[in-house]
Amino acid sequence: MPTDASSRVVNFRSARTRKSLMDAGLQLFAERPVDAVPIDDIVAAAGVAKGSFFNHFEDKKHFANAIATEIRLDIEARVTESNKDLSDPLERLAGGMRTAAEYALTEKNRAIVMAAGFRMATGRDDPLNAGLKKDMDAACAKGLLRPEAQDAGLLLWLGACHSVMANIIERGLTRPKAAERMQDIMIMALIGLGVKQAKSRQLAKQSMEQMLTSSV
Amino acid sequence: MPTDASSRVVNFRSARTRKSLMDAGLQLFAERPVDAVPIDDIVAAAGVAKGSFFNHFEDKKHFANAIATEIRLDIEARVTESNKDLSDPLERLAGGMRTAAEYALTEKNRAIVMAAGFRMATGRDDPLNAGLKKDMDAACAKGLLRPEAQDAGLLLWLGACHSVMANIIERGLTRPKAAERMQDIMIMALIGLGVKQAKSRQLAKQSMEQMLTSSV
DNA sequence: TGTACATCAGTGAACGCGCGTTCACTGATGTAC
DNA sequence: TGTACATCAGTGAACGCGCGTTCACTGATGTAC
Repeated sequence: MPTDASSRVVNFRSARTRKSLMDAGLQLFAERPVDAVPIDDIVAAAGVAKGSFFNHFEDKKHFANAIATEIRLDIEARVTESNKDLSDPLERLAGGMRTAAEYALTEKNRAIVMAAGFRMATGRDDPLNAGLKKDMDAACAKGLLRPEAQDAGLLLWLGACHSVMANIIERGLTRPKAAERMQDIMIMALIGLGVKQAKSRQLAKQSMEQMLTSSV
Repeated sequence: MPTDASSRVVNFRSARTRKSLMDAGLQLFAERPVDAVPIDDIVAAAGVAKGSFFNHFEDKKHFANAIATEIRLDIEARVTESNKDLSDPLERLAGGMRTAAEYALTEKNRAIVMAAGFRMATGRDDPLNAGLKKDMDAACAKGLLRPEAQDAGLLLWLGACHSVMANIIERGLTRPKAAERMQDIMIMALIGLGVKQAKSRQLAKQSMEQMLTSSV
């Protein structure tokens, strides 16, 4: 039976190897599709033996899955963190888009991998969009949005968030450019949803400024 | 030297084989990713010998490329056709989104393959978006859109079109539901761009009605 | 403290098979004369 | 009209290699006594 000490050491070695593999996969999957990345390349990049790969992951599919899951949890955690003190549904929507833009800017590889593996989940009932849906419904209930947004608002917003991320990644925008781009899209998307012009501009401006100051 | 007659026959046989392969590829690539579809499956579905595949396509990559190109040309042709009598840039934008929705509805396989192979081209200078950009610029020049749309309008619109297609495909919407969904998104996107409410609703309603009547 | 033993992640050579690609042959069609 | 020949898409068995997966072994670390 391993003592605390021994298992801690084992866990440390094990965790380090696993992390090397995940990091390597993240890097390589951002460069080319999963199927175009042989396991040889992954273990070479990770600096571990090929056999270690199978100590940690059942097969390549599970590996890719583990990476995708990690990214998803990462994003969810960031959105939750960024919105933890906000109760106004509109502010929460804005916070979500800002976080997405921030992610595309600072976690480029992760964002690329996410976008590549992304079969856009457009459903109002998709678990991935649960939080977003809640905020959207709350905004509707408060009468902040136009009637069309009840059914289709989520779609417009998702498309807008996706566009912002894709544009930042694809164009390799600098932080100021990215912040400005996000601001413009957010203004249009919010007004499209039915938010008043002044409120839309205020939320978007505020989000942009947050993006700029968080660079320090 | 082949006569007209002989080459016509050869071309017919050849074209039929090629078409069988393309159709099979379209079907299979809609079901699973390109890398998960062995050439054996393609030729089996097409009902031709494996060797024939390489008579027509240099390799699998070129094959996938040929299919993607065909789809792209197909869509471009449909948008061009649908907009050929329209000069108002807003009507042309609406026509584009309607055509995209129609495509997702009636050419599900093609739309799925397109969406899967889609690395969203968000650039204003991407050739794929050339037509769209022209209409967007024209609308801006006429003062029909808000200032933010000058730089970011294309992005919002692309995101909206993409969302509509993804939603129709993913949810398997019926024609009436799809038309309604498109109408809602179009209203919001147009208003977001800065188009007047009444005009936005009129364009969207008109597009929806066109989708409904073209079902006959 | 030292020796024997247990555990388990790490290692990388070897395996084997799925799948892309090749190629010698067939068959259908047309041409020459 | 009939026979020999040319062309070229179609055919499918065979090949071979890239890559996922396995497995017997190693090494590091800890435990027993």
